[in-house]
Order: sequence, then C-alpha cells, then structure tokens
Amino acid sequence: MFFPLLCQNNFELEQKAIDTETKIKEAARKLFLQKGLNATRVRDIAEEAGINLALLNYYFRSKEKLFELIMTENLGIFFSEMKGLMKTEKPAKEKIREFVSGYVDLLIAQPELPIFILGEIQRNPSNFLNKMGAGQIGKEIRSWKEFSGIKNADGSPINPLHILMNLISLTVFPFVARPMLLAVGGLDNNQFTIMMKERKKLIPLWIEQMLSGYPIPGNL
Amino acid sequence: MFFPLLCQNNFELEQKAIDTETKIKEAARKLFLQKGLNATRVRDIAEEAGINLALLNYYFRSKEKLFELIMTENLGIFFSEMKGLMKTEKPAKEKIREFVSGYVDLLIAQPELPIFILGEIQRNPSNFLNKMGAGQIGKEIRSWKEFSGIKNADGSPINPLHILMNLISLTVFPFVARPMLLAVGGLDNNQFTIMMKERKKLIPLWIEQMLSGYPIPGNL
DNA sequence: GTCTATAAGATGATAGAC
DNA sequence: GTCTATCATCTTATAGAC
Repeated sequence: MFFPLLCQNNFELEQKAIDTETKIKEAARKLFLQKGLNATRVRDIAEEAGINLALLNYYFRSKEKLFELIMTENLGIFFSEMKGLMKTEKPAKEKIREFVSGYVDLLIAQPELPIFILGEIQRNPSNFLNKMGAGQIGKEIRSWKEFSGIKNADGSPINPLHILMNLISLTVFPFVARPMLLAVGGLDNNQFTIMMKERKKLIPLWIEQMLSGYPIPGNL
Repeated sequence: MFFPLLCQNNFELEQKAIDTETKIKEAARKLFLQKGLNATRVRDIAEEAGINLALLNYYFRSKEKLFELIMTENLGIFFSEMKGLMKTEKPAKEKIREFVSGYVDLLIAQPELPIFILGEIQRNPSNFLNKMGAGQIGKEIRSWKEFSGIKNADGSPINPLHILMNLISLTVFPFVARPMLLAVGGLDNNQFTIMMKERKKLIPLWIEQMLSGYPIPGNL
C-alpha cells in the first residue's frame, strides 16, 4: 500500500542523483580536457555543472578521485580503437583503413582528447602503465607482424615499428597540432574537418605508397 | 682612486646577479616543461635553482611573468627551424631533408618541448597568435608552393597543406607520443633515439614516395 | 642582492542545517 | 541529496632586516 509512494520517492531521488552525478562528471570532463588537472578549480566544475561545490565531494570524495575516474575513461576511449583493431583478423589493408577512419571520427568529435592524454602520460608515465597495461597493448601491437620483413626504398630492412609510428602520426598528429594548424594554415574549423575526412582515404594510400615497389607482406 | 674598488664591487654584484637570474630561469624552464604552469610551484623553482624564494620575485616580478618569458623563448626555439627553412631558396628536396634533420636533433635534445608548446597553444590559442605572429608564419608556409599542383594516387588534386602536415606529423609526433611509444613499443631511451635518427633518412624518402609516379613539381 | 617572516588571497574539503 | 558557512592548508608575493 505504501510501496508505490516509497518506490516513486526512491526513484525520484535516484534519478536526481544520477543526473547530478552525470552533470558533475560531464562538467569535469570538459574542463579537465580543456585546462588539465591543476588549472581546473573545483569551483569552476561546480559552476559549469550548475550545482553546489559541496556536492562534488559528496559524489566523488575528492577532486583527485574525480580526475582519476575521468582520466581512466578517456584513456579507454582513446585506446579502444587501437585495441579493437589488434584483435580482429582482417587483412592489413582493411585494418589500416578502419584504424584511420575510426580515429578521425573520434577526434573530430573530441579534438582535445589526444593532447590531454599524451600530456598526462608525459607528466605521469607510471600511472599510465598501471592503468592501461601498456605492456599488454605493446605485445598485441608488436604481434602485428604484417609489416615485418619489409624493406626500405634503398633495399635496407626497416623496423616495422616505423610504419606503425607513421600510421599513428599521420592520423593523430593533425589533431594534436590543430590550434597551430588552424592559425598557421589559415583554416577555419570547417575546412579543417573537411581535410581530416579527406585523410581517411589519403592515409591508407600514402602508407601503401611508402611501401610500394618493394616486397609487400601479407595482403597489403 | 675609489673607482677600482667600486667597479670591482659592481662587477661582482652584477656577476652574481646574472648567475642567479640564469639559475632561476633554467630551473623554471625545466619544471615548466615537465609539469606545466599550474603544477609548478615557485617554491619548487627556488629549490631547484638553489636560491631563496623571494629572489624569484626580485628578478622576475611574478611567476606569470617568468612563465611568459620562458614560453616565448620556447616558442622561438620550436619555430626557428620552421621559419629559417621558409626563408631559404634551396630546392624542396633539400628543404625537407634539413627540416627533418634539424627537428630530430632539436627534439632528441628536448623531447618535452613539443607537447609543452602544443598543450600551451591549445590552452591559450590567442596568446600564441599574438606572440608568434602566426599569420606571418602561415603566409610564408603557404607560399611554399613546391607542392601545389600535385596529384593524389588516383589522379585527383591534393591540398598541398596535406603534404606539409605529413612532413610535420612524421617528424614531430613520435616525440609527442614518446612516453607512450616507449611503453607500447617496448623500447628504451637509446633504442628510441636510434629510431629517430633513422627517420632523418627515412622521412624524406617516404615523402618522396608518397608523391612518386605523379607529376612532381619543382626539383623534388 | 639575499634572506626571514609574514601578509593576502585562493583552494580543496567538510560540518551541520534543511 | 542539497545547500551555506567555514576551516585548514597551500601559494604567491612583499616588507623589511642584513
């Protein structure tokens, strides 16, 4: 008899709780990505979320805990594409295409992500190693042997890690340098996005051309 | 009669002043590069420099002024290579070779520089625009017309800015992602440095290959 | 020029009322 | 769950002695 009311009450409370918690997390994510851990004030997060300062500690214990949470989530987002790719059994050419396409879409939506991640790894490498099991990723990546045995243009053997570096560099760096490229390249946001979408087709082409005319392994 | 004594006194004082000022600047540069503006405490700088906290304000008025100074210097270092290159009249092939070689040497010596610069530009783009005259650099870079008119592998025309992006990406990104690559690639510092030196030869080769078989402009 | 001591303000966190 | 008020600490900057 009283249950319906109680249930509704609990439901309402819980809904509110979830909303507030989410609001705080989203506000924190936005500000942390933009300004980093130390430049972000808990007061700014509270204001951005439209809630009271004290609620931040109520839900997340401390600024550091909140940051750790968001950092872990962002690391997951940033590396999920890479990890997913390693596990599949597609031909190299297809893997490259999907890698580039996936990251370009991700980074168009979240252009601030890579520099945040990379900066944080630089500041605190051990934290990254622990959180990500970088060793595990490394093993998977290095087991990506399609490129082993390839040769350079002058016939000398080439470390396959170079090709992997090239793939990531060509895909991710324009976003890391986006504000610089906008200024230096004289582009606006739309033009930049268009160029990045162009690169979905271009980068696989370039990678192939880097290796063209020489013994190409697998089905590349 | 009294001048010699006075002079010596002044000289000694001035020598000390220069030394202390330099010590502070170098300590600040190290810490700012490593941890950024907000995570660096003036106390840490003073300790790192082996001087008293109050001297920092004596010489540089404030932490912000000191940071601005160092930021400007670092921006100059980071872009000098690029600017110098634009002004010379060498053939494109030679320009590319020098660009890569110059940056690899610079970044081996100062691996933390690019992420510091790029992070700071992201946090504060307008500041960068003012300090660097990015418009001016942009004009010079876009006037680098060797690549205009080039075509992509399928015959379609290609924005020459893509090639410039590729050149910078392939050269600079491995340093931006260095801590990640060390972990994921299973490399130590020495191996990483060796690979970067290899890239001095490889990147110009790759760029050339990207464009090979198609109408190559100028003397590339 | 260099130091000690301290002011002035910002910041993260919490107690306690509702 | 949410708010106001407040604490404890840290941080930058400066005054004033040497």
